[in-house]
Amino acid sequence: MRETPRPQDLLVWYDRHARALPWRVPPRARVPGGRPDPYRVWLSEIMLQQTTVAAVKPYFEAFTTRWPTVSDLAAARDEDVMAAWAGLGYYARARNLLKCARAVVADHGGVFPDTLDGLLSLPGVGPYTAGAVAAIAFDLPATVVDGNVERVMARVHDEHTPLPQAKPILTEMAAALTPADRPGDYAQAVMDLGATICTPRNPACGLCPWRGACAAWDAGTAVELPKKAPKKRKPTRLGIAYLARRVDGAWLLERRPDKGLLGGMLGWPGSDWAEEASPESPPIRAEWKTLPGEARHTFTHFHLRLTVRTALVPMDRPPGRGVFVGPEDFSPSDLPTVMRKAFDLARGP
DNA sequence: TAACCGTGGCG
DNA sequence: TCGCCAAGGTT
Repeated sequence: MRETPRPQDLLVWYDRHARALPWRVPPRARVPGGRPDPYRVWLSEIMLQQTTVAAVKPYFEAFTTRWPTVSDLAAARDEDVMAAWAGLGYYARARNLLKCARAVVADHGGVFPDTLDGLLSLPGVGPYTAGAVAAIAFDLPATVVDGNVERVMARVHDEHTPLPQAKPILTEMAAALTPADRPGDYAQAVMDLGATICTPRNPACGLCPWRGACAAWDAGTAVELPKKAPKKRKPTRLGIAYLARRVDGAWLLERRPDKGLLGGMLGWPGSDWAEEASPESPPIRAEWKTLPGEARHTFTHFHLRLTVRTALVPMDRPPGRGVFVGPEDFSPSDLPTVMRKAFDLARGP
């Protein structure tokens, strides 16, 4: 008879193998009762939503250096935060980040709430993030279910129900294992296990502290779990981006509306992105030249092939759309990746 | 409920 | 080249 997974075994493993991360206070370096700063925990968890640790690290460093506290962030200008987030993706996270920071200051005296419900009420904080902050920052026995935990639970219990249907089952399994002792370390331990041992491909079962309790190990099914519902194929959309440079070096840019794709981000004026080519709609009268090639980019649910057109315009000509931004106030790093690709194409190799 | 919402790395 | 995948939330 197989043993059941013991949280203690995972904590022993974690005490030795915990990853060193900029937002983490390692278990051995922590004074008794000492906890990491809830602001840093929250910020890291928002950034880590659907995003790799490697991608997050430089953004986390930049944000915490520039805005060391939640009050600093709450006082920031919207456009500065959006520019600092540019390239990280899922820009609703950045808009909600500011809303949340301002709510913490306005409604909670600049201190993060220390209850699950209080955290859940904050913008951009859902069940996972609320549980993670509750556990990691406040050591509350919250159950934390992310992609790692789903994978670990599916394997430990050899659960073949496909996601997302299996989510409630896997959540129940995770809740049944969550210990009253060191819940914050435990939450991070399961996620570290999923990130370093119980990986999607080529899991290192030989190194796993839970191998003796793993039903998928016994059944030889670990690599094929968790099962997932088949994905839909992405359609391809076409569009045109207009890059106008004024003779003084200013670029014609446009702030995108808060809702929808790339909401709140800076971008080039352009056509709609649709499956069929859109009619011509330059933002300013000029001699437009179409660049050879195109900017290709894949979003969550479609591929984009963007034709880039450029023009040089005189000082005295007003644009029909957008605003000219001088070199002092614009860096290509302020742009979401698709817009930066268009810029790179225009600037040349 | 299911669609929407980014990006970069990897095999 | 391409699909998969990563510490999900909102509507």
